[in-house]
Amino acid sequence: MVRIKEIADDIGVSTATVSNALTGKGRVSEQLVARIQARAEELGYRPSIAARALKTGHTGILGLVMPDLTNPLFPRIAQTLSIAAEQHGLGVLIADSRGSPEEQKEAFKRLLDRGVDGLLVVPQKGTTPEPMPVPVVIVNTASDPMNSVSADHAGGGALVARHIADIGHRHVVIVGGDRVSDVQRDRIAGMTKALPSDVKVHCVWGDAGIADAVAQVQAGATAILTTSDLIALQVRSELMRAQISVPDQVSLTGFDDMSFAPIMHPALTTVAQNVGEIARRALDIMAGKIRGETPAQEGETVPMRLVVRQSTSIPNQPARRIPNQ
Amino acid sequence: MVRIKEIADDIGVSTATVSNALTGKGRVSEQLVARIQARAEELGYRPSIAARALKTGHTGILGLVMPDLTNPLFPRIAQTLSIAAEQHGLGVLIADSRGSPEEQKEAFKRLLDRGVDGLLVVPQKGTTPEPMPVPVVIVNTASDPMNSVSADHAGGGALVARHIADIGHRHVVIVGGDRVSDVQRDRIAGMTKALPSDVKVHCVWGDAGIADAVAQVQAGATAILTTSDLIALQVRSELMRAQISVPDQVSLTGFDDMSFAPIMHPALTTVAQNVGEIARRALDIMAGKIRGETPAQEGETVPMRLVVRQSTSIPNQPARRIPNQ
DNA sequence: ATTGATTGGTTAATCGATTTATCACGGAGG
DNA sequence: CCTCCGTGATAAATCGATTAACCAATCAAT
Repeated sequence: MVRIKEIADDIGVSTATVSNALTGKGRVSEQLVARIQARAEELGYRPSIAARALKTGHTGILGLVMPDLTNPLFPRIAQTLSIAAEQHGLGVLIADSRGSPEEQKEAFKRLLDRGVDGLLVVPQKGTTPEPMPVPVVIVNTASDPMNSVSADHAGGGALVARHIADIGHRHVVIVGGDRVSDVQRDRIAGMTKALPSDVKVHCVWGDAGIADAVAQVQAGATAILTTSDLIALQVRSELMRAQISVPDQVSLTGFDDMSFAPIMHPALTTVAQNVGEIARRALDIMAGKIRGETPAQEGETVPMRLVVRQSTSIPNQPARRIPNQ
Repeated sequence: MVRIKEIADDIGVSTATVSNALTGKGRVSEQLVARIQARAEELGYRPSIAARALKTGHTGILGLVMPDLTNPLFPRIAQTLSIAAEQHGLGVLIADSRGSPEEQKEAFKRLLDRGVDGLLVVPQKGTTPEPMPVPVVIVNTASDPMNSVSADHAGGGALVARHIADIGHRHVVIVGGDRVSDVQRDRIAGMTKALPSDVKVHCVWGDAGIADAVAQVQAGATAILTTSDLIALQVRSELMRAQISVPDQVSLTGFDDMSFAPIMHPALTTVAQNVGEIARRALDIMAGKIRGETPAQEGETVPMRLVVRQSTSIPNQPARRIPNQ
């Protein structure tokens, strides 16, 4: 490995000067900077992160803590976060909190031991992370975050609900997966708020809720809104078993635009997160915090996007009103 | 932060002794070790990874390079690898190669710059990684790896093919996604090899292949074997469009047991990878290599597991033979 | 009793970059 | 002519842990 000393001896200056030239910190003449940079390039010099970290106290590494890596959305988040991090010259160390709050604490500790400069956290359902010795950016949680950037889950719920209302549905069922999840509660809140008052709404939860939803359809509901594509797929199965066709007899929507949404049958109408934008903002905030700035705006929210596919259509059953659009 | 010197001064010994006691390297009396450990514990001492890394040249961090983080299997692999790594006291730095071989090289460079002790690589389709200055373990690729641990893709193909043959199918279609993928080729090779010679087999590829497969069914095929759950889901859609029911008219199988496999309708018969075992072995090999051992056996293969669900059944159409089991 | 090995521990160098305090030099101002 | 100042560069300390080399004491063996 080429050390800074090689370059220094080579050009006939001190290591301090080389360091200054390369990091642009001290006072070095223009020409000397150029010569040093050129020589460093030639020799293929790569600074020792360890040495720098030891002296400066900064590793240039962020910790990424996810509630549950088996979350199908994880890859997209991890990918975009790591790409965004890289553009800030930061690395990302992953840690799994295996679904339990204690493990989450362990994960924090491990990351801090490794000297991360900041923590990116997708929090456990229902946990509020305690103060940390490094900057923390909370990603993609729901309302009332201490500091965070997140998809506009409520807005996404509103989008899909409005779509359903606009095409004429007046009796809908909302299926949530888990009452504990803030995200799901936000999505449902967005849906219910966006539905006109003349729409009959039933809200059901969990696996049992899926059966309820099917029953509701048999009782006249014409649309099922779910808080996740996975739930939508399950509902789809139950509907099929009950010989109810989508979208002819009932419209169905998901959430998150997962890999299988476009290829299931019928292709699923859903709401997509702008994961890239979320990651970018998260890293901008993080980079700022690391530099010591207090972010101008926190609790940022990134709009979601409605993706209309074949699983939603105008209700076949007698609707009370003609579709708006 | 507590430094090693605090402990040393506190107890009245040298820093060398403390270091030796804590790492168990030099010669320190039992009682002194105990006292030092106790005091370190009390003070909440955490060694500075940076300092250690600088001196020893080892960071305790592995780089994980995935071909494409959007691969739905990624979360499981990343999770299990990171857990396994942690049990060896290692951290995992992720890098995304964004699907292109050039980006993959960049990813390697970034990770090496950060001083990783080793690289875990799930290689790009069709790329053979070049020699690296650190140990490399190649995970989950197909046959003929230089060094690796992987699922027994061929064996998995054989499992599912045998299942189909055993329950009486004599005319099957195999649908592959991408000819370039070694993994997919392995799976298909395993399938074809395991099918008895009296079974008629057609092999088709890509999106066009899915239409072909449906046509084959109309021409008498009673089973469709795919190399991925995603493909199976797509096939399922096309079959539905063609009013062909699964499993009554045709049996369908996937690969990988993805999140949606159990909840689609009918629940998908597929082949699961033992991701945990793969990760564990990968890390055992890696840890060994880092210690300088040349692994006893490489190119290890981990058996896959057949998961029979509702998408496969005895063929309804006149079969030439009675099912074996 | 003297040599030799073993045990328990210390001193000081070291890893590679950053950074503070310092210095030399040339020009401007009094 | 002397002092002051800004510029460009350097010497040396420093971050915190590891480790090679070394030393003192205890004990066994000849």
